[in-house]
Amino acid sequence: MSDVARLAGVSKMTVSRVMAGRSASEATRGRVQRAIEELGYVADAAAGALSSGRSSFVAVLVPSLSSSNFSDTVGGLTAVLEPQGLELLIGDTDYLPEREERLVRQMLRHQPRCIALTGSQHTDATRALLQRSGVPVVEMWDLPTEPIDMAVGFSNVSASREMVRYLAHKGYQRIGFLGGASELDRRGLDRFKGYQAEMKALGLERHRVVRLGESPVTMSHGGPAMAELLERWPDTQAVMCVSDMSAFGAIMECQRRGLNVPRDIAIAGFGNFEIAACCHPAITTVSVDAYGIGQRTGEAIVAALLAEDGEGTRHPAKTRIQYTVVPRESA
Amino acid sequence: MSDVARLAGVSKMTVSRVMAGRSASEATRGRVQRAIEELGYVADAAAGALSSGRSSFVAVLVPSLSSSNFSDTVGGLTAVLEPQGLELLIGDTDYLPEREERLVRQMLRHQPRCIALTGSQHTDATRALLQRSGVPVVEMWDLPTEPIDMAVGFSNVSASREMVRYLAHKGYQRIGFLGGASELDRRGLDRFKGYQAEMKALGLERHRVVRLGESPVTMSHGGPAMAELLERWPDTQAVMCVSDMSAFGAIMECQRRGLNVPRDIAIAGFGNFEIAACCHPAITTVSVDAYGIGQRTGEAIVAALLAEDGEGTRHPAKTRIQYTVVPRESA
DNA sequence: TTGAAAGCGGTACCAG
DNA sequence: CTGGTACCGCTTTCAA
Repeated sequence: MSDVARLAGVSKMTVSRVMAGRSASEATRGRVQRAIEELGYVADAAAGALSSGRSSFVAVLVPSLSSSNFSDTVGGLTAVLEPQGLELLIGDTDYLPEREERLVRQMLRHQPRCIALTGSQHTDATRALLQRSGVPVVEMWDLPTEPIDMAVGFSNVSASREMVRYLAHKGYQRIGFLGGASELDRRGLDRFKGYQAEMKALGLERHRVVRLGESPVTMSHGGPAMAELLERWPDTQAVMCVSDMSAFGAIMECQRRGLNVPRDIAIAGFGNFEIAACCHPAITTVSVDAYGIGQRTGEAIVAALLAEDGEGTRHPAKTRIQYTVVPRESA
Repeated sequence: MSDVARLAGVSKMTVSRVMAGRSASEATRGRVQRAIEELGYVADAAAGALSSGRSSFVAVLVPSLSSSNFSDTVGGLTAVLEPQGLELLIGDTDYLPEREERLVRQMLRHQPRCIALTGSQHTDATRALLQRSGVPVVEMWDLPTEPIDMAVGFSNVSASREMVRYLAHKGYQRIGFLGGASELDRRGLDRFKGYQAEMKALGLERHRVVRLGESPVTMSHGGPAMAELLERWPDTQAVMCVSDMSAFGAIMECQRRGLNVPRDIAIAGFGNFEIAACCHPAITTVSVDAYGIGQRTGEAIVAALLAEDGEGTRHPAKTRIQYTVVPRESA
């Protein structure tokens, strides 16, 4: 920066002001810009953050980047935060709370303006860390009874119950469930709990359950799980899956066995992933706006940041995201 | 840090040393650790980077985070770089060179130790920026004739040609191609070029081509494209797709029309995504180790970083990644 | 509108 | 093994 200042014949401060787009005469501005170009000067963000006491980072922690669910949410966040000059520091927890804790600690070192987490399951240390940091926190994809700070999501239990009701209305009674495997995937577990709760409420049997392998649930899990379910309870009329991925795997397994979906057996998914609409038969699913969760989270973050400067007001602690059952061909 | 030092009854320097895991007596170390715990002290990364002149960032730019291809590559990078204490600064270019340029400039502000880009197509300004920065650069997913610095990838042209040869050997002659749409997706374009080159070499017609919409190519593109191809050239025997995603969409379209794949028409994909193995019929494809590209890139980065300190030696400028045609059911 | 000085929170370097 | 000092590159603050 000193070099730029010297070349432009001004002080460092003037260069700093020009770069920040603050008051400066046209002439000076021009000379400074030219000097910057000429030297290929790129300001050091670390120095700026240190000096001003505020970084331009927003930390985002997702369980898995390779799940389109979460990468869509990251996309929504990017769309809202980038125009504000904020940069995302993205971390992948791999569904492990300990890893989340490590990552939170690591991100906190960069003094992020805000930190967005996925879900409501965190270690005590993580909570303590966040509390102490004083940084705004948003929990995404869930609506905890007591958010750390803010939350943007929906009740996976309720959404799952709604799908069960849909299936029951369609006349299916012997309904099975595929998924809810890992204790680490709270959202998957909640969908399982929703299945159980609604089946009980409807007075239907709720033992036709095959739990899956590790999260993230992928399509590869669906096939074997479906095979097991068909073997153990051949009279099953419909199967609800913890995600569209496993639903797809299940449908493919049925096709391999010559079963017609939905005539021989109905299958429903969750999430409304692209594959649900494309695949044949198209998958009946619960639509959740993953990108929208990112956007709304971004908006809540921007509002919280502005509120820090006394401009505008924070969003409410909980932002509820809509979901809908989307009837398609598979159930 | 001063607070920690005061509480532990030592100097700031000693605290700094303890945190860096350098020489310190057991007693001192203990007291410092306790003070850190008690105060919930989290060191400021920006200050550390500024002072030491080196950050712990590695910048990574991918065209799209929601493509499993690239998120797998990011996973491979993470696996190798995280244990080295390096952190990823991830950016999504959306296949736009101008966006890549903006992101490169932005990442450079954080003084990354290294920067990994996808592909070999960059604006002149990007190249200049990188050159001047003096930061090691790795281009992934391609093997440019003249890499900016290092490259880890393979020839999409050659891989594509190999798939055409496979199809021809299987006896197919009237082979079509789906994809290679966007000028921005160099890799897709290269696969298209490979198709043309090999069809020509084999003396086969190469006009049965339907170009797709925007990148990233998704499964939704495959259906309509397949429909168009079937309409225009009903005598087509096999179709090669620019990616497994479009191949899947194409297969679903065939099923909707009551066509049997591969009996009525054969379909091949590219990339060996999870869906290719799961779907029915399973998709014949070109397998590329996306995660491995990330790993190898990570290793090249670590080697380059060590070489900077005079420890060990850099990897060669080009690292070739293997690919193989995987025969499955669809072709 | 511009400039000078101080200092953000760490680490390098050298001395003890 | 430990401490003091300078300084990294920028922004804040205050004065001109």
